[in-house]
Amino acid sequence: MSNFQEKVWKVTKKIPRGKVATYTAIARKIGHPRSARPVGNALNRNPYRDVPCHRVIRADGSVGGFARGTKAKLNLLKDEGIKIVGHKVRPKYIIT
DNA sequence: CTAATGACCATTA
DNA sequence: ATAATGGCCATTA
Repeated sequence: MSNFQEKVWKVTKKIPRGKVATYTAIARKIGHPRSARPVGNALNRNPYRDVPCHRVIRADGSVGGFARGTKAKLNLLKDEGIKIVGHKVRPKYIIT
């Protein structure tokens, strides 16, 4: 796997249950501040079970995509007690 | 090497 | 509110 991908997965693994981060924030953390899109691409191809890729959302708070479907992503977030209002995750759950 | 593809983003219509 | 558009950039073909 590429170094970029490994960095994305490593950082994503640290997002605690009940919290979320944005694609842009991940990009910033790994030193590629304009690579939000490639971050999404990397998460789409994530092979590890212990990286919670469902906890990564868009910059505007909307849920964003998921390899197994948006519906599944919503259910996983709901199971962690994350509240969504008007298709947007509440800012209180988002870590910068 | 070039061209196309996106789990994105900001702006505009 | 949605839709289109242009930009972005790692990865893949």
